[in-house]
Amino acid sequence: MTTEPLSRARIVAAAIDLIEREGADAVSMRRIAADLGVGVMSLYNHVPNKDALLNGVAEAVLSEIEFTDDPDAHWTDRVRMQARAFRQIAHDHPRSTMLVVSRQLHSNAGLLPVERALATLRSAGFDGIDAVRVLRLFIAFIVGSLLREVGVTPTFAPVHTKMINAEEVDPALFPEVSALSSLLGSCDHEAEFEFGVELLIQAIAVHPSRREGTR
Amino acid sequence: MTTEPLSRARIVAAAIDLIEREGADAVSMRRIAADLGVGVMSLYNHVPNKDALLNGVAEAVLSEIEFTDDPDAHWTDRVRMQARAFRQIAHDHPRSTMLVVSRQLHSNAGLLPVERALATLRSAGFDGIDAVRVLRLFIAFIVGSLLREVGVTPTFAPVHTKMINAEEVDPALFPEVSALSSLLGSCDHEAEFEFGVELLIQAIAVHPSRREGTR
DNA sequence: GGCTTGCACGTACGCTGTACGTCCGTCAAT
DNA sequence: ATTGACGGACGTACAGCGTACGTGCAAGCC
Repeated sequence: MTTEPLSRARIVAAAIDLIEREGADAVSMRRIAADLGVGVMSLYNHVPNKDALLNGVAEAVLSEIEFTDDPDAHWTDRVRMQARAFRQIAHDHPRSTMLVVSRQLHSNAGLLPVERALATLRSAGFDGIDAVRVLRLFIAFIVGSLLREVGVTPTFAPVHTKMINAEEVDPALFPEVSALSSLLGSCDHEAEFEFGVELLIQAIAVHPSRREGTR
Repeated sequence: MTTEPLSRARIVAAAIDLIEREGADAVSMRRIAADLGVGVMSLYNHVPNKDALLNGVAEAVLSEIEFTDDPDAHWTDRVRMQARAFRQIAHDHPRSTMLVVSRQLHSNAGLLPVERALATLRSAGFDGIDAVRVLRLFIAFIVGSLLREVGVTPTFAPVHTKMINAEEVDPALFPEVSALSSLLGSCDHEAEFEFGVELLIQAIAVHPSRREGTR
């Protein structure tokens, strides 16, 4: 049995595995080394430090986004698809996604999605300033959504425990919360996300800064 | 000099101070104890563990939100005000805000903003389901915005270092990013936030699920 | 007085990230 | 064939972490 030599890619892969299995808190250099059957300090031959390793994880996850962008499709469909593609990584790597959204990358790994999005928005009739504006709006919404979606349930199980316990809410103090506690307690993330995306698309479609008549 | 007795409130306050001064990474039980001039383990008489302490920090920050909600105002103004009030905590406690948004609370401390928001949306003509939907949309946007706003620059300095280095971007690979690099490199968070809020308000104002004619 | 209770504290254990030195296999130059 | 350089794997060591546990002291109650 020839043991494959250690490499940055293998280390990052082991880190992602560990994060998905036991959560980001379980990540330690010692633990990753143990999982790889390797000495702790050997990792430092391929990764400068833990922070860089986590950046590597974020890059790897981000670069897995699959864009099947069809330049001939209507721009609303392209936006929809890109938003969904972004959200898809939350399903493939739920716990690693927290790393991606809570850590901004200084590398170019996250640039491809930005490029695609800007091109789409430009083709939709926005000038540079507004394309960036709208992109940031979408990113804020998507990141916020993923944070709720992944943060609420580390296990990412389809059925969620309630975050609001109906019995503990005083109806006199919080009448609305109390009345809607069953709705607040459960959340169909998929539907919630689609609702937001459609509303945003609708909103920017009629936005005055967009030039009409473009694909 | 009579030293004021230790208390959960003093510990939480010291933690917030420390977070704002040196960042969340600097927080340790030992460090907080040292700042309070107290033994490490004395903290555990008032706080069960570090996680609960951080929850306390999040609660304290969240409960500082000032709502000057005028029930007679137009619902669009009320929504605007509440969104801004939420964002205001990011200016008062920038680094602690990261804790608030990246940690969901199981306590009732965060319930008052939810109650206010739901009441406003109900008065705007949304039924329960849609009020929750719209609230979640707003929360996602606000949380995502704050994450960018605070996460990008831990120091929260008014002027930001560029996240995208124009020279490092290959114009052939990323034409849009390259062309818009100056716009992408700087961000007027205030304007960006207002743009998003106005667009969202506009979008939900014309949403078909809203009953018209309400205040 | 005696007794309970609560709080401040010191010690100790098993973790963490990582700086540093060592050892060994490979390969180029002599 | 010998030597030397070099890169990678590794062990040790250190400072710092959260916190379980035991101890001692002061106040309140009988």
